[in-house]
Amino acid sequence: MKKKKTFRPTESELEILQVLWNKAPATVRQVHEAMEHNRDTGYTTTLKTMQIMAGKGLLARDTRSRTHLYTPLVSREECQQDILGKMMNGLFKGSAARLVMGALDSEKLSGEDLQEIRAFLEKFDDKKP
Amino acid sequence: MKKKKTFRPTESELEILQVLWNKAPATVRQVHEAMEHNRDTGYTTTLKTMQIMAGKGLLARDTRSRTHLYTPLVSREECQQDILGKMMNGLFKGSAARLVMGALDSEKLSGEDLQEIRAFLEKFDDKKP
DNA sequence: ACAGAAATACGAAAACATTCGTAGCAAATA
DNA sequence: TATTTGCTACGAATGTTTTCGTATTTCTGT
Repeated sequence: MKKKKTFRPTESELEILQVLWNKAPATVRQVHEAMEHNRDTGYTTTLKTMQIMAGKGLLARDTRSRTHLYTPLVSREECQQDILGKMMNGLFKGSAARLVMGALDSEKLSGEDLQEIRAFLEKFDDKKP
Repeated sequence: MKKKKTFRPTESELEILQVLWNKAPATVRQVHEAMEHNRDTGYTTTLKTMQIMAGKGLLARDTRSRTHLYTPLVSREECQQDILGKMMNGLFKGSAARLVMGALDSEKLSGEDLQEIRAFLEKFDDKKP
C-alpha cells in the first residue's frame, strides 16, 4: 500500500511557495525580494528556510551554478486540498456549505467567480438529480 | 480608530474551541473528556492550555466556584473569517472560486448543502445583477 | 592580483507551542 | 477526623519554527 504523504508547509514555508508557484525556478534572492514588502526578515532567514524545505522534499534545488535555483515539488493544488481538508475536519466540521458561504461572504466575488461556481454546482446536480 | 484584533488560535486551542462552541460554559474536565477520544494527552495539559487561552483573551473564565467555568470569547464565525481571509490572501490568492470548488470537491455534499449554497448565490446575484 | 560584493553552509539563539509532573487546596467520604 | 479524590497553579522539559550571525567560497570589477 502506498504511503500517503501529507504536505504540511509551515506558515513561512507557505509564503515561499507562493512566490515559487508564481514563477519557478527562482533564486533565493528573487524569492526574498518578492517577499520583502510584506515581511521584515533577513536574507539568510529566507535562505535557511528554503534549504530546510529542500531537505524536507518540498523544493527541488539545482546546484549546478553557484547561485542555486529552486523549484516547488508540491503543487498549489496539493497544498490547497490538504489544508482545506484539515479545515473541513476542524473548523468547519464537515459543513462544506458553511465554508463556502464564509468564503463568499469574506470576499468580493467577480462575475467570473460566480459563473465558475455555478457551473461547478451544476455538475453536482447532474450527479445527484 | 479601532484596533482590529486578529484571532489566531493555535491547533490545540482550536480543538478546545470546537468543544466550547458546541456547549458553553464548560469545565476543564468536560472539555477534556470531550476530546479524549481523539487526542491522547493528560488532563493538566488541557487545563494549562485553557488557562493560557484565558490569558490571551480567547476564553472567559468564571472562578466563582472552585470548579471554573469557561466560555469562548471568540465566535466560530470570527475564526472562520480570520482563517479564510488568510487563505484567500495566501493560498488561494484572491480566487474565491478556486477555494470554494476545492471545498466542494473534498466533501460529499448533501442536497441540503447544495440548496443552501445555491440560495446564497442568488443573494449575490440580486446584489450585482 | 586584490578588494568588495554576493552566495552558501551551519550552528545556535529566540520565540512559540505542547506536554506533563508536582505541589497545594478544598471538598467529599469513610 | 483522616483519607482519598478532584481541582487549580505553576514551573519546567520537550519539540518545532523562525531568525540571524559568522565563516567560507566564488564571482566581479578595477
